[in-house]
Amino acid sequence: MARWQPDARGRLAAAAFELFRERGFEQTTVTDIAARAGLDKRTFYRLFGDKREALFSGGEQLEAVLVKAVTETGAGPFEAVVAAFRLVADEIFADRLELVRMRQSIIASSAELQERELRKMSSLTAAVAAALRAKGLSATTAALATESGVTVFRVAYARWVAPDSDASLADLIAEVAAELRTITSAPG
Amino acid sequence: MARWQPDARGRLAAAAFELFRERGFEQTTVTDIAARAGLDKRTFYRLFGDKREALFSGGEQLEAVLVKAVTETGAGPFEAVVAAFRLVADEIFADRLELVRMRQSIIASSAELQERELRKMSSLTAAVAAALRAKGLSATTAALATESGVTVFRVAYARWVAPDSDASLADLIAEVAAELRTITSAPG
DNA sequence: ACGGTGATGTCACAAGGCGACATGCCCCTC
DNA sequence: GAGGGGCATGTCGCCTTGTGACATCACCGT
Repeated sequence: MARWQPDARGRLAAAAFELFRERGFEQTTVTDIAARAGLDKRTFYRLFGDKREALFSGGEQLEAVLVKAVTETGAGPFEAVVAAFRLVADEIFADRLELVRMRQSIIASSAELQERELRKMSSLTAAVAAALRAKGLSATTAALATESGVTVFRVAYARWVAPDSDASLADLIAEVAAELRTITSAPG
Repeated sequence: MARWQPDARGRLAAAAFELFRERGFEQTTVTDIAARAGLDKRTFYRLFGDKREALFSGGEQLEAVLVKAVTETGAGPFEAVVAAFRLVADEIFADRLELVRMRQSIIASSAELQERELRKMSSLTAAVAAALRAKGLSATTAALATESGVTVFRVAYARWVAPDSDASLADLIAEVAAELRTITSAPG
């Protein structure tokens, strides 16, 4: 029953998000999610590889923006990656603090979700590093610049999401990048 | 049958490693592993939280060595973490290249295992950062130094494991650390 | 020999995930 | 406007993961 539901993917993702918040990730079954969206369990699995994937819906977009920004800039590799994340901060995250906090608290509640988030970050990193390599950088340099940039983002993001924070994500990224430079510069 | 098998944990881990290599991780069921070790599926789950955990047996040791090294050194935070990884490289990895390569090729074959490895790294990172904080460093500095150090290790490790490499892991770590400094030092 | 303790085996079961097939909807064509 | 192809969805059944509850058996001290 209820065939042809428009935007099945979006409705499933939304249903999943709601249920994860209401009962927690582990207490929610895929059948529950499908039921709330008015669809079948099997349909869920055709649209998402996984129960966890329902929480990582918009992620592809992020990778696209990052790769584009990194590719088009002329700055040094590390600066390029940091700048790309600042762009992402403004374009994608800036006006979604509350949503991001809810999402993050769901993720924090489940080891499975943490693993998945880590993998998403990892594949993002790989994509950015590939973009840098495509510009002629060595594999090692590309990997280092990318991972360092991601580290900066990760730390800034953690501070941004923290309950008592009020600075903008882009500003935090700049701050953290500056501190990274300080820490790694002194050889003694 | 076959009660009181000595070193059940070790035998299960060994059986798992063999089977993962013979048939691949996904084609191996927990029942298979237990059977090869002469034990029951239920016993496996009492000794390992997970099918994946069987591949990450010795990991606790690594964390202990790292935390101890980081705590005892007097150098700057980033240097401390890098030095700790160099120690680990000599004490734990140096004479196990072939084993590490086999393990890595198993991990590369399964997304689930990659996620688990990422999480192991992440909890390792958290432990090291906590050790730095215990020495009086700010949360941000501790996180940055640790993550940068881990990045250096990660990149060096990837090169060490690569089929055509022959440098020692400790040397690679030093090389990569130097390059990280170069990349992050130039502000323009 | 006796009872206790801890490790193991047995059974049953919920949930994740997937292959195969059935069914209904929509649109295109003649 | 009837027929048919194609696509999204539903149904069914299956294997595997992971866990709770309970039965056993070995070993140990006494």
